[in-house]
Amino acid sequence: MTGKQEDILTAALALFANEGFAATPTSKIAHKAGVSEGLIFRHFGSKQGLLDALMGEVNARLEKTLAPALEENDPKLAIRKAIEIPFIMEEKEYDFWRLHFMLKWQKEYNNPEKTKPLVDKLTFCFSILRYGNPGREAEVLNYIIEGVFSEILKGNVHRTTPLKSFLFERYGV
Amino acid sequence: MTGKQEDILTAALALFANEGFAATPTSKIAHKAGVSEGLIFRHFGSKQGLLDALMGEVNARLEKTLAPALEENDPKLAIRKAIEIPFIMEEKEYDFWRLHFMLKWQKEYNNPEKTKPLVDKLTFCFSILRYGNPGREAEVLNYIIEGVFSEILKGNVHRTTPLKSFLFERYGV
DNA sequence: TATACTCATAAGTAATTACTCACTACGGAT
DNA sequence: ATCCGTAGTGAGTAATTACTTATGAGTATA
Repeated sequence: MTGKQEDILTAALALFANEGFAATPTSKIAHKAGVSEGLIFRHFGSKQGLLDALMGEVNARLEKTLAPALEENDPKLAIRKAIEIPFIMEEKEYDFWRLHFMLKWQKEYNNPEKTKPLVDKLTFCFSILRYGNPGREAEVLNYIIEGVFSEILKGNVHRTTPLKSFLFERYGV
Repeated sequence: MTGKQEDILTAALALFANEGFAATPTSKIAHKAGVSEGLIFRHFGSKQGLLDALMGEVNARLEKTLAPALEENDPKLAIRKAIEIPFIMEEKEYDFWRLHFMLKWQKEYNNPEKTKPLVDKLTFCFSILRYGNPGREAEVLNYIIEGVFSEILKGNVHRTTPLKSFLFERYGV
């Protein structure tokens, strides 16, 4: 991975995540990255190839982000770590997540399997904690987590919102 | 509003909601609507003007959809009607809502004021019902409602999911 | 009948698009 | 020194894009 390859990826991520994939011309990416337009195609083959490279990184980060909750054995702590997810992402990662959520509305990228491990884990936690309907409970908590995530990314709520403590108390974790 | 104007709006809605605004050429809209491309510009001025016309309709539907919950005086019933929102939309409206949610990721269309009346109403309901933190409670329920809404639109869960009853019980409404 | 106005089209046009290609620069292995 | 593969450029190119314009068809009004 050369320096210019990184520059292209960085520029493309910022533009795709904020203007949209189709709305971003490769010429603009090249200009922002400070490279010739041809270099994009030498390294990534096509505009689509560039997006694919970015999505690979997005998926890797998603897995890494879910890992702490998935690997925690204590059910209460696992739920706590799941709730924490939207609050611990760093601002420099925002564009990755924006791309992730934007693309979920494009059917070729909408893949519920990606977050299924988390829902399964939460289901398991809730069942241990004797919740009446662990599956639904997990589904609902997942909606909450994704909602908080989205609103932070859209800039509508701040990362430091007291919402986290509220959710901890609400679930007794 | 002539028949062909309607045809253009219908075709544009279907394409914008499923392929995206920037990814949809006006030529494709015209072909799908069975009209000449020029007619789009005669009636709507520009491609952007066509989107604006659709968004006007989207916002009108949003208001109409929230109305039952906002106008209900009994707090428990109001919460119930809020929860019902994602489950009562008709399938022929899906594209309107897909467009609504997709465009929320484009900053020029992201307007949290749109759903604020619902959050305010829910806050009021929860405070009457003596919830400890009505504001947070309302915010969280709003995330759940939007989450369910989105997943139904993406086709990941079916409108007839038993989730509705679960939420009714969960909130005792 | 003549005028005028709206609806509609087909054939443009200038700009932009994703992508290609011929070429240079350069570092390392032979 | 020569060869070779990779990084990089800049000037293309064919297709597509949003939008325009000249023109006509239909209808209503004077």
